[in-house]
Amino acid sequence: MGKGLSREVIVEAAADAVRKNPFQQISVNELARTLGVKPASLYNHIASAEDIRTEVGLYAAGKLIRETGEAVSGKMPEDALMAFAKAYRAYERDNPGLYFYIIHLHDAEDSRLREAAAAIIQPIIEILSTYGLTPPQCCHWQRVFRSMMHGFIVQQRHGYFTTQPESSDQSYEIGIQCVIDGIKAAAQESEGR
Amino acid sequence: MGKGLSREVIVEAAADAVRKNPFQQISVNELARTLGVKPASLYNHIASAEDIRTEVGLYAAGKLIRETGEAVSGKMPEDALMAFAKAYRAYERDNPGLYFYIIHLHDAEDSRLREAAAAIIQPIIEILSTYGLTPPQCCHWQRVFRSMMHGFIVQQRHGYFTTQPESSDQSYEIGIQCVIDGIKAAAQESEGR
DNA sequence: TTGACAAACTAATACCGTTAGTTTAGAATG
DNA sequence: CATTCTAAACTAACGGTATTAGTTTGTCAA
Repeated sequence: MGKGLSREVIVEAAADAVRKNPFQQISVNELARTLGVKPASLYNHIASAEDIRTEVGLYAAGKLIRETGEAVSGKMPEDALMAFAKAYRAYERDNPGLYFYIIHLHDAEDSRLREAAAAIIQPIIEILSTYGLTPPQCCHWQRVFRSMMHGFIVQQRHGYFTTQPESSDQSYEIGIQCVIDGIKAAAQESEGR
Repeated sequence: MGKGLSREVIVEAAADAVRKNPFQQISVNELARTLGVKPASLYNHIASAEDIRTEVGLYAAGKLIRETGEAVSGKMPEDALMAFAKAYRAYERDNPGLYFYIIHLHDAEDSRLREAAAAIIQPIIEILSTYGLTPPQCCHWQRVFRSMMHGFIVQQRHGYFTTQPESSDQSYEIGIQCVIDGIKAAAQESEGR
């Protein structure tokens, strides 16, 4: 037999499903239906539903790492942080399903997922170190920076910002700029010591 | 018949289940098992599984509103923001399951849930207005403030901060203080105009 | 005592993920 | 060319999920 099923084809179909239906779990049964095959057949190629989800997560993370990396490459440190933040949010806007997959990466055991999650924030850490922050400060501010980005995105996606007319783009810029200013202040302080 | 089942008893059991098993969905079957009753019996008192979840969400939101409200009552504006942020995070620490229920409130249609979600952030808006911020600024900074709180909490809960040894309490305080400083700067600017 | 109602029940449907065991088709080997 | 081996599909089943329809049962009031 063989209807052209393979691990790659399945993962691709799963990523498509996430794109089309951003906020619901990937279903093995539905995936099989899409591929014109019985659910059990998928298990010749994949270990479990979780296995597919891991693979989709890795794909999504790779895409995010690439896009944010491109956004900061060649930029001066002061522009790079804002550029990263905007690329990060743009990714979520264009791929909401994939973004929220990434966020749950840490729930999984898979070490590749943990590595991917770490790689996402790597450019931020590098930029922060050029500011002359000490390593512990770097750690704190990297946490603060990503908290602002992610917190904003999640709440907007859950509809918390829709009741007011104010531009969410502007709110985001204010928030990110606030963190950048905080970083600058911390850097000056540790320098003038 | 009647084994003492009621809407209240069911919701209470559901809230208990969320407390014991913070990150998994409430199951009607398991709920029935806990209550020593058949799953179908629950439908004499509740409309659907979603109905239970809504009720648990309302309970959780009420608790959060109470606890953060108490934390800020009687505080000076400059202390109140930090106190709110700490109470907010403490709530998540003590009730992780309930907290993440609240966050998904906006996904639901129920207007009571939307009202509850709005009430959570109400104290922040009131404090911000005492800073002399204009209404649009109030809106922006309220978004920024809650983004920092929620973003931080989510990421810590997903394990993103465990790889480094730095204290997450300290990171949180840096992040919140950064936003407070931003608010103060914005207030001064709009005042000195 | 009887009748009505509320609250439990059973039984069924239609999903979900997953496993074991079976068939089949095509490639490889004698 | 015939046989064998293997990969990839299948069927059938189990236990989980939510939900509905229809039925029984216990209690309280008329």
